[in-house]
Amino acid sequence: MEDSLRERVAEAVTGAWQSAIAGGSLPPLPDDERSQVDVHVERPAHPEHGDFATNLAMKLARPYRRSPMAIAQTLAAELEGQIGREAGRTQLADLITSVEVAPPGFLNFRLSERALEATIDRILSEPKSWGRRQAAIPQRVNVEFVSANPTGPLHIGNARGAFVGDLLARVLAAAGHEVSREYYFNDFGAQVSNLGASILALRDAKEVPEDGYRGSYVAELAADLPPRLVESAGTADDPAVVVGQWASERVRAGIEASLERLGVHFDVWKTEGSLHREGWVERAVAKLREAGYVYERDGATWFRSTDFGDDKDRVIYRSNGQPTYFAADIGYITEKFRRSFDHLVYVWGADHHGTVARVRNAATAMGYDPAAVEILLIAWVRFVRDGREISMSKRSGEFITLDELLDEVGVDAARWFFASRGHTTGIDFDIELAKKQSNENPVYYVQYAHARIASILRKASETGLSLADSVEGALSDEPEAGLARAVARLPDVVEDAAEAKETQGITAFATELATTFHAFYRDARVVDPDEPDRSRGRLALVAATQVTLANALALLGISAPELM
RNA sequence: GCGCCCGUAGCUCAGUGGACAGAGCAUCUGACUUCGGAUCAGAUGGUCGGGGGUUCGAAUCCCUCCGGGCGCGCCA
Repeated sequence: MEDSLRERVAEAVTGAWQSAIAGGSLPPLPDDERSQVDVHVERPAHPEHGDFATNLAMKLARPYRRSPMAIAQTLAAELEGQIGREAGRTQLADLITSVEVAPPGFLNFRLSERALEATIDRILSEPKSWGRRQAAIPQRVNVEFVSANPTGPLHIGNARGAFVGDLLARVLAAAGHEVSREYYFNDFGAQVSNLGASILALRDAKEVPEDGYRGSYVAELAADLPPRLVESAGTADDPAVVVGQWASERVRAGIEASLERLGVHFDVWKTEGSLHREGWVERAVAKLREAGYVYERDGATWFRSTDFGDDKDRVIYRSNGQPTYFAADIGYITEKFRRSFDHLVYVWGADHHGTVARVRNAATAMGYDPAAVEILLIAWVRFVRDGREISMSKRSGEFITLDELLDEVGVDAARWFFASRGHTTGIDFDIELAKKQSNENPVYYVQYAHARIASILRKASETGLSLADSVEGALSDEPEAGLARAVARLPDVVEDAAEAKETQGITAFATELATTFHAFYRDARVVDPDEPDRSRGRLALVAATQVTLANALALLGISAPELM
């Protein structure tokens, strides 16, 4: 059975519309008009409007040239007829108890007790899969994020992209897609050689080059240089490159460790060099050339990006024969699609928005569906300490590393902070405030609700009370029904998050559920030896609440403690 | 100059076509000698940056102005 009550209501509404047409109470609609009307079911902002609502009648008012209220009445009559006929034995009557028409044309629905009971029982019988969806069309999705070059440790400027990409990957997986997480970096370019040169300069107590790297990590690398490497570098054409490659591998391993500490794991680490070596760039450019979008000018090779609306054409190979970064991007697109991904997601910093058009244009020019290449631009975070902005630059060596941030703020709080904000809005992160307010942070509020339930369950087992096998009959009153209603929303929250590629809905849901639970706790005594039957029912409900909180937190990569 | 993103309560942010605009924090007032007070109940607080338009309906879509951020390389 479908876990999403919302989806089942939507199916019922669609069915009512169709049977109204079949029964002649509404005329058929031409296909083109019909396809413009999608059946949308949502949770009303106000509880007195019921558990679900649809605006379908208002959407149909124009094509039908009838008043929204009249159409709503027709649809409501259709649904109520079904509920009446099926009462006591079938699906619709088990799902909703009433259909109300409300001006200017809403249809409002109330969930049946049976639907809530079935949901709670289902959560307890299969807690792990609660909230996970089966996508209508499961896709293989590649999510590429962070992708910082290994020339220094990750700093707090990389934090948002790391969290957003990871959250997105988790949400897409929960929504039923197959997700691969990918980190892309340059292991051979000028930056790596600059890193090597900086290390060698420090080691020889010389001035670090103009475009070199400073920072204490460079000194540490210099101190750790293995003598044998120095020897072999001495005989190499370019010692800086040899040392740089050694250093960048060290740095990369450190980056991986930092990310693991954040709870961010990658499936694939891809290097720009491999795209060249394996011929992906060459083949992609040939593909573009065949399609007629490549030309030579001033000794360089260009992609005719303007054919797709870009404001200028873009260089693929420079006049010195060297490929640009964009060349690798092109090769990478074909390489990813060759691995049979259906959808590519790029998580980029907002400063890269100038390159979005050319990458999508190149994908289009090579014959790929541009809709399958999705680039998310993550707005900046202003890190602030005591009201003063913290400036960051790897080259100057002034920055706060990700590890330092975690030492101060904690992974759960940091994850919650980024998960609860949309990725397109620039935000302020005041480190001192984050520390000071840690006890007031909503993440602890949610975790506390989870731990409190764990405590109740411990108490119950000490008292010798166990969970009811089924909550049948246990949800007929408040506050039980209200808590069950809140719990039942998780699958819809997951679907909305995956759809919007945003996670704020999940943090908002978790907070609301915690609030509902805390109020329930106040009003309903769960462990009460004098009323064992009622206790057993409430224990089951509370256990389902705990599963829901834990699964929502897991979706965000946040721990769900049994004790705090 | 051109392009993209953003502007919602004192602060940090949700809400991006629906029914009286929300949360957390801050401020103020209250609460159970029973399951965890990291809790609960209530109050204060908003010209949704300004103006115009589209729509039965706009914080949400369009235009314009103001303010802020970021881009506009044969750098990455």
